[in-house]
Amino acid sequence: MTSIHAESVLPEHDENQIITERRNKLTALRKTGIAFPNDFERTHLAGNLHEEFDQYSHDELEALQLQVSIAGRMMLKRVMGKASFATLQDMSGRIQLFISNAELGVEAHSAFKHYDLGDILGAAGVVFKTKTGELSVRINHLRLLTKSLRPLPEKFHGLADQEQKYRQRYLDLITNETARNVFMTRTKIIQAIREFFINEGYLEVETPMMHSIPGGASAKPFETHHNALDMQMFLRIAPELYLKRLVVGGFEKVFEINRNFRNEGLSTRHNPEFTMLEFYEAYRDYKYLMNFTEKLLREITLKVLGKTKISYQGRELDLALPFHRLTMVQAVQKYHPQFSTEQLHDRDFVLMVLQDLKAKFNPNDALGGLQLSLFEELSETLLFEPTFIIDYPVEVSPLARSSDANPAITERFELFILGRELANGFSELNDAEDQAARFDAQVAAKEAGDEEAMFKDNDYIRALEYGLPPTAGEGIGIDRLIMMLTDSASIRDVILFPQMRPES
RNA sequence: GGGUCGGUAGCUCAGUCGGUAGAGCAGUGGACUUUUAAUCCAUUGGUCGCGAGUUCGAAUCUCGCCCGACCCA
Repeated sequence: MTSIHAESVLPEHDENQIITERRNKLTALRKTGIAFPNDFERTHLAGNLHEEFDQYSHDELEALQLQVSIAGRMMLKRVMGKASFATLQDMSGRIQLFISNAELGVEAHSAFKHYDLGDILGAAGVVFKTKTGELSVRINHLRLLTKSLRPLPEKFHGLADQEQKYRQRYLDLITNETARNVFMTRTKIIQAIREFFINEGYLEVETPMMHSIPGGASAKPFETHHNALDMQMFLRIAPELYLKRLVVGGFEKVFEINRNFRNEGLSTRHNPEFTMLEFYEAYRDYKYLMNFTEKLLREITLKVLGKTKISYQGRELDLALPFHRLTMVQAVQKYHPQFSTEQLHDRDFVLMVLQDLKAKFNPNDALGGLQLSLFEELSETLLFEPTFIIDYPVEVSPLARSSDANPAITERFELFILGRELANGFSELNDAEDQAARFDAQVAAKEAGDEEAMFKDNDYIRALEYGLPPTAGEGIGIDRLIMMLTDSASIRDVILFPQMRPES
């Protein structure tokens, strides 16, 4: 399986009568002139026209006699002999065209009757209102700009087949307004995040996507190869170590919004490439980050949705309310009050409970690791309201600063919303010697069989040796945030082209 | 990896007990000058996901495979 997958088995073999018919129309077009003209100039978008003129009366519009030109894909067509209606769709919405022998002429109107749904048209005419009050354009010039050879999905139901929606997203976007809205909201969310950080005085940066040593997270990387250098490379699993190098370099507040790649399975919450926001700020700690994260999520939600109350899969949530903060042990007790604090700090007891639950865990873990397994088993998916979980054990947090009060735990939190991890932040470990020792422990774990354990990155250690100021850093999963704000059940509904098996 | 459900015309979907393929939309021809998923008349269009098997006969039953959705690990 080293050959590149042959993507295009399609055309020619699935020709049908409709496509043949349309090809014949295109052939005729080629004979009469330029079949794909590109000199049409539009003056208005459909949305502009509605915004400006929906409130005008029929008579006011007749007095204006406003000539406009519009372009878009023909989505609906109603021919009634000497006059026709059509609906054009552009990026901003839809506008109705009125086409008649009287205004456009018999010849052009006859040609229009042979245009197909899906064709791209350029049209010009006068804005008016029909007797039922719909804003329309009475067309006096009409051109076919691009012939569409393939029939669109059914005009009323749209595209229903999930697989086809993902594989042929353009069809989903043409026919489903909800899909268009989700992706327009996605763009707005990312823009709002960018503005937020810029307003906070952060510098947006880009760090490598191709790493010679994958780092910054516990995950299996994708491997690739650089020919000229003849070296193995990895698609990044996180930008973390590069962003902290920048803090060493004096960029004290940096953020990056970009793709990470993790060589894992696919699910409604996992895509192998996903978008991550990471940000670092010097002279801050993880407590500051928790407050900052609340502010960030609140402002973004308000800006994009115009409110802080959201509804997700039938459940309500108000991001204006303070987020909960629980230690891992408290989070277990929240849903299982039968366990005492003493019991949950007894390694043998926790081990026994995990065994009884048949949970996934590593029996060699110290207390902290076992508590984490118990939390994941019993509470994680129940944390619907925003909840910061703190007191992560040091052995699963190799890049986080240890707590001064208890060296077994770190100054780290994860934020859970809708029963899912949304963010992960901590006071950064800036003790180069401690970091080197933590890397060595990771390498030992890798040698013992942990495929997700980290590599030792000596250049990163060297950077820390020059001095990383006390810094706090965090990563937020952007796709999951977008799922939350667009009420999407699957990550595939918020990624334009989600990873799919090749079509056979 | 396991379980459940699904794949039938370009699209949305029916298809009973195994009896030889249906509707709407789209297309084509016709009627129609303010329609709104326009309407009316006529009409074209099928590798029933793929491959075996059972059977006189398979969209339908059995087995295997492919693709997808959801749940679980």
